[in-house]
Amino acid sequence: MGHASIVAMAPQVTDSLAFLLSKLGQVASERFAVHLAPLGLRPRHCAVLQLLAGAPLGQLALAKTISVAPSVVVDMLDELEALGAVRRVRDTADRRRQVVEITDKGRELGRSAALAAAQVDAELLGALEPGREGELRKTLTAAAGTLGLLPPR
Amino acid sequence: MGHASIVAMAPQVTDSLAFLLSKLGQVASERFAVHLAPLGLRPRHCAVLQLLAGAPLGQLALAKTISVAPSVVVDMLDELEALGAVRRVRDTADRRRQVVEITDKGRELGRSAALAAAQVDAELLGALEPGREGELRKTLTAAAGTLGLLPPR
DNA sequence: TATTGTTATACTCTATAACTATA
DNA sequence: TATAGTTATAGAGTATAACAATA
Repeated sequence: MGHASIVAMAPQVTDSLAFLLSKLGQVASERFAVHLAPLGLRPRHCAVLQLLAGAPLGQLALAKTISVAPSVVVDMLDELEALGAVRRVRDTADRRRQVVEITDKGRELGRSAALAAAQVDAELLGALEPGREGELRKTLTAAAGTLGLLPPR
Repeated sequence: MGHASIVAMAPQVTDSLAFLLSKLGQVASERFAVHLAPLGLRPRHCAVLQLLAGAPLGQLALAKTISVAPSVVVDMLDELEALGAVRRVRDTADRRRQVVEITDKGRELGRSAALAAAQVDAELLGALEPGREGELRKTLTAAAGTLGLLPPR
């Protein structure tokens, strides 16, 4: 007889965390998008609103912080500006820069988005034992943090 | 003082399970894709291989079971057939149907894919307390099952 | 007329590269 | 010449709808 394996390996692909996270992640985004649509928001806008709620930021700094291409930031800001959620302010000292500020409307949208996210959480885990949710959140937060997926607090 | 909330709500979008699952799911797929590439496989092929390992299936039944469009099934099967992983056999009783069978090569690829998935799991959770993994797998499996994301065992 | 599988097309999301205006 | 932001283009992935063969 050989050594017992130290880690529990998934015998099938569908038992792996990689597969489960992929599938659940896809469903989570889709449902989140549905709940955000009435607000005029898309999932990718949320990290921007949350980040700007902390402090104004230039577009390139923003792009780097949330790990998306600068061209995507332009697009997202066009949309958020159309909603009145953010303002682009030309930097008088360096006229190439646009400093992006959140508005009161933007803060309100951020709070509504958090409520929408909570509703999705309930949908995803409604059938689960209630006690598990906090623990799951903790574990996933730790994993996401380690992988550098979370904006700085 | 009001009632205490029964569920723990995430105060910020990035604390929500919806957000965490979306992000982790995206990373999981990307890394899984990287590990599968040398095998000529993509993540979406895996559920097909696993399903066919159980029993042969017509294409439409296959599409319905894994919840993808029939046109996507055509594409996936073209790729899997090119790898020698599956065979399309014309049904002699109903010549419209193609019955899809897995080959020995396909079974072998399925096993390799499971190993690749295990490697990704280790990457995603390497920094976590080891004990958490089994529990996380259990919780995610339950959630995925409830949402109908898992092929029948 | 309905069903199986296929093809053609379009849509979403993102990334890459070329461009402008400032520095 | 380098940088901030923008625009144009292309890629991956999926879904929708029109189509051919068979029932």
